[in-house]
Amino acid sequence: MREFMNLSKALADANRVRIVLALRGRELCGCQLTELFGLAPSTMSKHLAILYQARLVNTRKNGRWVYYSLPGREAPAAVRAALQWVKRSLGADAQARADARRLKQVLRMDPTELCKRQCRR
Amino acid sequence: MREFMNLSKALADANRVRIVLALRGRELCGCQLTELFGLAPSTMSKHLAILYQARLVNTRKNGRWVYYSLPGREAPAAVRAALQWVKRSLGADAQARADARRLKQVLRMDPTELCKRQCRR
DNA sequence: GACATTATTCGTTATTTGGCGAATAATGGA
DNA sequence: TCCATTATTCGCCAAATAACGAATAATGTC
Repeated sequence: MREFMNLSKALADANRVRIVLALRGRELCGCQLTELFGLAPSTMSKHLAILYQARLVNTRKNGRWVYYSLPGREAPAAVRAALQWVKRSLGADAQARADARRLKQVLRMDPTELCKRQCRR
Repeated sequence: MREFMNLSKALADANRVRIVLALRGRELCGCQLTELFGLAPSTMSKHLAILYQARLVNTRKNGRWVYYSLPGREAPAAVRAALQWVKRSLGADAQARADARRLKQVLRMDPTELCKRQCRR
C-alpha cells in the first residue's frame, strides 16, 4: 500500500505527469526540463526527486548534468503499471502535445542559449 | 488532462483507495463505510463526493440510504483503466485484506447495533 | 586556483487537503 | 406531526504541498 501511495501521490500533480509524458522515448537533463516547463530549478529538482523516490524515473549522471528517463522492463510491476496507465490515458492529451512541440524547440536550442535563458530568472 | 488529474488526485489518499478496494464485488451504504473505516460521517461523505466526482464510484439512493458501488463496463475508459490499476496493484495488499476481514464483521452487524456505534461518536 | 554551470538543500510563504463537529436536508416510522 | 436516522454542507483547524529565492555542493573549464 505504501508503495502504491508513493506512486499515486507522485502522479497527483499535473507538472509531474507532464514530466513523465515528456520523457517518453528520450532522456532529458534537468535544465532542459526546467526550461520546458518554466519552473524554478529548485522546484523542478523537487518534482524530480519525488518521481525518483517513487521509481517513476531513472537518473544517469554525466558530468554536471543529470539525465532523467523512464524505466523499462526492469522496473517493478507496480511502476510499470502506473506508467502504462499514464501513457494510455494521456497518449493523445492536448497539453502533452503542446509540451512535445515546445520540447522540440528546447532540443534545438544551443546549450549556451539555454543557459542564458536560465540566468535571466 | 483535467479528467486524469481528477482521477489521480482522487486516488492520492489512502482512505479513498481503501474505499475503492472495499467496494470490489459489492455495494455498500455510507454508514457501513463510515463504520468500516472509523471516520466521521462528514469526512466519509467528502471522500465519497471526491470519488463520485472522478466517476470512480456510482451511487444509488434507496430511502434514507445511499449505496455506493464501482462502475463497470459502462464507465469511461480512463476510469476503467484507473480502477484496473488499483485492483491489479493492490489485489493482495495486506491493508486491503484486513479491511475485508473487518468488513465481514460490519456486514454481520444488526442495523440497530450499527446505529448505536455511530451515535457513540 | 578562480570561475561558471548544473543541481540540490534549506527556509519561507501561500494554497490545498484532510479531519472534525455543528447545523441542515431528506427520508421513513411511531 | 414528531422523532430518529442517514447523508451532506459549512466553518474551522492542523498538516501537507507546491512554489520561490538564497545558499551550498559538485563538476568542468579557463
